[in-house]
Amino acid sequence: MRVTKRRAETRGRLLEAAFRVFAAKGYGQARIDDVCAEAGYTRGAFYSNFATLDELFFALYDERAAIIAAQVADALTADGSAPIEPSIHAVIARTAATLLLDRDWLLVKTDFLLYAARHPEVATRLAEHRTQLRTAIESRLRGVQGRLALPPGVADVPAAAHAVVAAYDGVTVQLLLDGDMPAARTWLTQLLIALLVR
Amino acid sequence: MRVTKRRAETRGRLLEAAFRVFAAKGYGQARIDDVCAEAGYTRGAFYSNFATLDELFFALYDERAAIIAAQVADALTADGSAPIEPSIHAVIARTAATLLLDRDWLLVKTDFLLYAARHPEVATRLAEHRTQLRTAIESRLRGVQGRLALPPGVADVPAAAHAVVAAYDGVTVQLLLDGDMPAARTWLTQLLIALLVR
DNA sequence: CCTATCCAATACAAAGATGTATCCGATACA
DNA sequence: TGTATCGGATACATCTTTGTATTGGATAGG
Repeated sequence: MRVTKRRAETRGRLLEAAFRVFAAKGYGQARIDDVCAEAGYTRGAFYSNFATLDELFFALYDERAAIIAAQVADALTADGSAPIEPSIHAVIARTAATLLLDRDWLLVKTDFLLYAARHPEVATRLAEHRTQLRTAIESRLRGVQGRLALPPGVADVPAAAHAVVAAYDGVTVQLLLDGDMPAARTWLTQLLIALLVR
Repeated sequence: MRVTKRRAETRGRLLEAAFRVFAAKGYGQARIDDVCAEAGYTRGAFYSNFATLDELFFALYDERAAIIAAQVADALTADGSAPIEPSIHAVIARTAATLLLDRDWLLVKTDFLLYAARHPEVATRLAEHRTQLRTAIESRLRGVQGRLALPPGVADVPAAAHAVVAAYDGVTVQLLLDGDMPAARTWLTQLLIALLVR
């Protein structure tokens, strides 16, 4: 097949547009036409690149999830200005700042969560993404394991990573409701302190 | 107006049916016809009781949220077999068991959360419900305040109640994904222990 | 520069969903 | 029991959304 550059560009623009539309209206209210209009195309472009809106939704989620996972892993493992022994509080603050970036992404991600909750065959994708995230967090936690003093109820590093994700999810809900990103960050920081240092 | 019993019954059945439909398909995919069919009516019954699907959605949420709030408040304040000084662990186990009851409700509630996140004027309802919940938890925590040893990061009882809700929300996400209710309960219990007892 | 192929636009058909106007059976009240 | 009103069913008109078939301009390879 003589496939191409123009194609890749329109596909990319459709994905970007879809992100904005899904964030604004929700997957359930988004129409194919909405995405095309937002991207500056007609439906012809859509049907030339995707079969259904689900297909686009999945593609969008996979793409963004991979990017986010890489960002988080990067931010957590490679410390920019690595002091030999970073303080636990520094690590926690950094984790909180890295996890909570973009409210729009949280909106789309939660929509996807609900989709997965209702379609078990799709849930595996989301589970994989979460595993990636936990793994990145685990390896970061091991880096400060010596200074870590886990509370009762949090047995080991994997459990601690799991707890970090739970706190992240919990704070996400509040952030979705009130939209107060700074508050969410400090609140997540406090929760992580409570969960990781005794 | 000469209003009636039949009316109240069909309205009630429509609400029950809507709960099942919303839980199964999600608000975004639910059609008026779906609800009517599930309830055993035609669209005539619907339009005689509601103007739009949103209206029904809101009514449903308000009704259920009130019920849940009452249940939680009840279970947390009035200890059935009140030993004079309930252990903290007993209180925590009870809290975890009370909060995590019905996965379908979590599905509908999360749909409503997303709706609220995108319609600020609706967000207040959800915020109120959450405040009720926090209040009930706070008063329960004060009951065992003497034995409470809050960790760093959780300053006082209100903060502790806030943390409980965050843990609840965090565990909810995992439960939505894997559907494992017992695991969710024990995990929430462990998180609460970590957050409430030093 | 020419041309074969690709890709998005357009037009059209069909299905899906909504809202309203009307009808008839049910029900409360005398 | 009679009857006025209520409430849900039915039928219809309309709007929305989707999917497909076709067209014509764009683009890469020769």
